[in-house]
Amino acid sequence: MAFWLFKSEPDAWSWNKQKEAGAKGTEWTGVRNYLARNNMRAMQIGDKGFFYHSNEGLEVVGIVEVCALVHHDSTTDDPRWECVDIRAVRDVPKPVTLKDVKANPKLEKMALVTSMRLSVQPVTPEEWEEVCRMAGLVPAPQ
DNA sequence: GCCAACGTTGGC
DNA sequence: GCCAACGTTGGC
Repeated sequence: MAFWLFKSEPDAWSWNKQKEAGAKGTEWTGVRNYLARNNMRAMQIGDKGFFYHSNEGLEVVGIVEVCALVHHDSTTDDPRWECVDIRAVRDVPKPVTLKDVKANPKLEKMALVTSMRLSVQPVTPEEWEEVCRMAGLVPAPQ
């Protein structure tokens, strides 16, 4: 079981839309970055992730779960690009802002801080615990 | 809207 | 294979 963080601009694809997609989930399309794609290749069914709003909000707003292994991204003909499917699991009681993350010394190595532009990021179990705690989710979903 | 960071492209 | 130019991302 591994943990991840998925970034989305709410204008393009918001947490509300993700929730409306329901238990079936949706393809996480549009990733055109090798590192982000490789992260998706490493995902297993049931892996959990944070859903993060970039540009507007700048906060972790929900918990998602990987519900389909990596497959070709249907929004492009380019065979290099792949995606997983994710589904919304739940809202977080208290969104965790980028500011909160940056202010927490335990999270100074988090990819959200160190690899600002990476849209699909790995999250360590320690970071997962800490962000869940800050979000009012205790115990952290596994 | 600006601009820094950084990933990608393409000429050599 | 290097590296400059360019485009995109995303915080502010």
